Amino acid sequence: MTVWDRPEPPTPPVPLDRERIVAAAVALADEGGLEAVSLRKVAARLSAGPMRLYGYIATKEQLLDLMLDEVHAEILPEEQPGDWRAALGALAHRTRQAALRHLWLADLLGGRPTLGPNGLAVTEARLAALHGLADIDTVMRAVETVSAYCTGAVRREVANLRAERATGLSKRDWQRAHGPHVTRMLATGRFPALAEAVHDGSDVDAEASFTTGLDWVLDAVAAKIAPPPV
Amino acid sequence: MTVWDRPEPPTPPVPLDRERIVAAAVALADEGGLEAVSLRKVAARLSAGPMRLYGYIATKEQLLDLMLDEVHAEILPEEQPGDWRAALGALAHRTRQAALRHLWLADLLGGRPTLGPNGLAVTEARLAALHGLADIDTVMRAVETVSAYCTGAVRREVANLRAERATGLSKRDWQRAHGPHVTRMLATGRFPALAEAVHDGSDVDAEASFTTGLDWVLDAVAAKIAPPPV
DNA sequence: TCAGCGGGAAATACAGTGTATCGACATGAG
DNA sequence: CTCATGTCGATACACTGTATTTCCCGCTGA
Repeated sequence: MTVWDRPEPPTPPVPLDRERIVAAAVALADEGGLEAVSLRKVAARLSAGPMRLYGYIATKEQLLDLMLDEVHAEILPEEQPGDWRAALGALAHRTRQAALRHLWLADLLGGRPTLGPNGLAVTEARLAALHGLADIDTVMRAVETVSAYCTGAVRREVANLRAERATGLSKRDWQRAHGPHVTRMLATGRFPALAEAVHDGSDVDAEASFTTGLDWVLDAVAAKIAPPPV
Repeated sequence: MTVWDRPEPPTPPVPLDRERIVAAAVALADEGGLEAVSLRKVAARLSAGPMRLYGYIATKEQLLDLMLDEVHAEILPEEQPGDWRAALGALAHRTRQAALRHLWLADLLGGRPTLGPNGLAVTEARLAALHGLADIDTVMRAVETVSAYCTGAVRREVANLRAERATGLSKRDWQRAHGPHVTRMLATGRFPALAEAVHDGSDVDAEASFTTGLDWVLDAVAAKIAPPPV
């Protein structure tokens, strides 16, 4: 048998590690959303068989955990401002920006405890921002409140953004797209306040809305950690 | 052929409507979480074939929309208190309670626009609570902020609750279950504030925590709709 | 140098999913 | 009685997460 007849030896399997797996999964999710992440596709992107992944993760849930922790690395600012308010605000804004880069983050935010190294680091940063400004319990309550707002606001924004994109139209046209239904509902007169809001409310952009609400919540925190001198 | 040989005529299909379908889906989700909801199982519970459902819904997503709207009916109080603060607080608390009755609600909250009749009614109630107390845009911002907090807080609470249940243990034992990991992480010294919080923080029950944060957010709203006389 | 073997990767298998398509049957019209 | 219609169930398909089996490559011992 000549060399030409001899088949190429099978390519040895590419080495794998958690990092590469998570990167592939994140890329997939960035392109097609969380539902585009399947173990088969992740493995395929790494030129591996599906079952190979089970050497690194025990279940798909764990892969999601790793993905969530991965993007938490993007949330941590390189250096933390000394001002607690700026620090908490920056963390919230960076969370929002991370979610706009990785829309699927909105699906995971708040959905599972963030116990990975980056998740813990973000929590640490939040707590550290307020450290010493009030007793521990107040600080914890404050961090939880700001985080909860952040989670909820980001989720709503992404949900609306997806709804707009699903109709493939601009924001103005959106209410016309869902108009047949919403308009009819509003016309029933059962939702007067809502009708007024839709009719008379000015549409502020999402970032401004997020910032406004965030400021309010931070105001509330400020009032608690430094009660006004009576 | 005798009567005895003749088979019973096939039972005519039970009549179906959206209401029954949604009820079956909700029951399934209550028992086994959202992942237990499959079109086949929903249909089976109604003694129908899976494809039968497609006469009433176009896609599984729509079924989830209907389920979400269904539980929003439980959130609406029978009568709304006149006090805006009590009204918004009641809506938030009822949302939380609904989520504790239907844990899967936490998975859907904030994840999609709530355009069904009950969802709109809840939004209407929120807006109505503040109607006239400030300009429309401020009212909208306030409602969005409170809702965002509510969504985030409920999601976090349910996520923690599930994590506890997954280990099958009480809250105290939980940190011992995840201890091997978390404890090791805290021991690295990279998370001093977090370590202090875990060590010195008193564990308040979830409802109190929710209420505290909610009160802070409502305080913030109060400050905006009735600015302190200068 | 060869036999056996151990381990890791791949292939196969399985139960289940959402949904498209097809076939049959019951019912109403002519 | 016959035929059309439209609704429902069965079937089909591509895909999922994961368990199990198979296979092959490189190593070790003789």
